[in-house]
Amino acid sequence: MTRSNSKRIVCGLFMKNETDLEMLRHSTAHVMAAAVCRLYNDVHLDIGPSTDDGFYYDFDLTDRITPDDFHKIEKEMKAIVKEDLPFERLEVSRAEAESMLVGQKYKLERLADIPEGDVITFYQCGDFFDLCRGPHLESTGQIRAFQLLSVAGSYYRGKETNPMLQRINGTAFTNDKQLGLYLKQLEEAKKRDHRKLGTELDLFSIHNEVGPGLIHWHPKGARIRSIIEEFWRQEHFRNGYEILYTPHVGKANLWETSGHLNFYAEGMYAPMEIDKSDYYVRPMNCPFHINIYKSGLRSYRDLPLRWAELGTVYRYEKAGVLHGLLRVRGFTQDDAHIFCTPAQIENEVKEVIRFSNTIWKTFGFEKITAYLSTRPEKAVGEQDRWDQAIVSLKSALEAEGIPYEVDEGGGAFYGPKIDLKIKDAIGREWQMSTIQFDFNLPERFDLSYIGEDGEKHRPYMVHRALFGSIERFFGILVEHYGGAFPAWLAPEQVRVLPLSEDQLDAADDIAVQLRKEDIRVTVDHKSGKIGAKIRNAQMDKVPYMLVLGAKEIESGMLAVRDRTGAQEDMTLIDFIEKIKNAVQTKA
RNA sequence: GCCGGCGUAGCUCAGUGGUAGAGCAGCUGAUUUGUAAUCAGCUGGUCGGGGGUUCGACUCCCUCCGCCGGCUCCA
Repeated sequence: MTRSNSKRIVCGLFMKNETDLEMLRHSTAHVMAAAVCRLYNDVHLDIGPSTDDGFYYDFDLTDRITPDDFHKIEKEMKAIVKEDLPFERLEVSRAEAESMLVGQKYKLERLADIPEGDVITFYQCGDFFDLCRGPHLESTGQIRAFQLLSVAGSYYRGKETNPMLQRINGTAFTNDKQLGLYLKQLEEAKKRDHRKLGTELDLFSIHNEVGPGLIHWHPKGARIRSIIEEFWRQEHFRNGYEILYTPHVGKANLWETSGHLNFYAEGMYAPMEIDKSDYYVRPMNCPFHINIYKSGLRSYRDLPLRWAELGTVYRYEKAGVLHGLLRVRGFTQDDAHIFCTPAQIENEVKEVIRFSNTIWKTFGFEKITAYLSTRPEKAVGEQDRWDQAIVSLKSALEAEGIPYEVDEGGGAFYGPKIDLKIKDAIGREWQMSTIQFDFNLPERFDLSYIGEDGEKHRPYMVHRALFGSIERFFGILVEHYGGAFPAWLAPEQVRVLPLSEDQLDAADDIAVQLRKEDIRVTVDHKSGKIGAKIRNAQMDKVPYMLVLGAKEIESGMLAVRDRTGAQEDMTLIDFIEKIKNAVQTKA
């Protein structure tokens, strides 16, 4: 099973008139390129399209552009905007185009890509012209609000073997207000960055001494994880799954049979020799589950088998791609394998989608969409199995009312799949769950079950993961909640804040009573003003604070403050009830 | 892996070819406080590792490691 890997996408919240905005951004990219050409020598242009959030332009030039140069470039861009240069469309012959692009090697290659017979157009503003399909604004004066954001290397045509160009990313909007909103959203995303919050809230860490991409879960992070896992386990039992535990290493032979050593070796770590056999740390769990399947004769009456495991796997990821919890080298998949008959397949797929849908709603992810990937050119498995699988995937999505796009031919060679994408609290989309058919492994491992006819049959096998990777899911969850975990997940649900030393004993006493009710509570024993204690609890994002002074002790009422700042007096009994309710409803 | 940037105390950051600084956190003491920062003192660093240049390197150079932004990759 492959791992979902989509990086965050800041969604186009501000795309009112999509095409207009695209044109504006594309035109702004041209203006940026024009500015760069004015400011630097020997600029080789590649392309400068609009993107979901802005635009970029790729250049090759001897000078290294750094963010310090942005001000200078933006200033020149503003000058070009002020000059109000018209964007003029020029239709030219191929020969003319070639002569216009002398010395521009990337552009010449791009020109060569344009099919014979197609119209070749240039867009010119001032003395800057660019091979471009357009369309563009009427003139540079129509550009209002833009900002350069970053500069980074980028392979020409995205190919590793090609030269590396410099890509300047920027964004543009129709007015300053929308630009401001967008920049604010970027800031908000930065504030929620799970790497930052992970340190601030003491959730996890990564250590040079251990190695990059290897996660250490601190008590608070581990507490949250254990709650998530417990929830996950409970839900799986409820939904007809059984849980497995399997080894973290296996012999070379196993990975040869599975095909991993053939197709996936670069993602696997070097073997270790034990008693003259090579053992590999596992990059996937499937072969182990398959061996359990094969440990006995299976009847059609035993199927479907739904086997899940929180299986920790290790995969080699290139150093440059590691990213906090989102891209790591050791992670735990919430993996499951479903073995079933052809008659059962449709219902099984439907159940997986329904199941994952309810799980997502629990975490407050309401918007779910899907990608359906179908048979690629090179594929294993009989055509009618592919057809049946795809039909079952489609009808499951339709039954659950999940909107989906079809990626024709985008499936893995071993089977079609569905990837589910969710939208987080600030509108970013993440690819999470994956449901993949596998026509390969049952063949390779010669899986069978005995049918009603007494004959051996090949079972269907489906891999599925809901969270994908617990680490990655946790990272996304931190950003989704901005670190303010709801009460059922919060590692510290209540903090008692004694007003003075006089209330320490009473505070400890309340904590004892809450702990008896399985409420996660601490007492702030420090001396200091109540304002400071509240501030600390707020910064730790504790859901409930109990301010305890003489008044409360006398009246027997608790002064409950939640982290939104709302205050309410209630009895201990009522407070316990309140928290238990919040935990139970997972509010 | 590639391009660029960066690496100074637990955290956020200042600093400079001449023996390392601040705020927060931590510790100690004072304070005993009513809804987002009480005061004071103290502790804390092989300035990412290694090598070089130099009378002298945190500072300049080389190299390795790691992080950040991208690209690429993710059967």
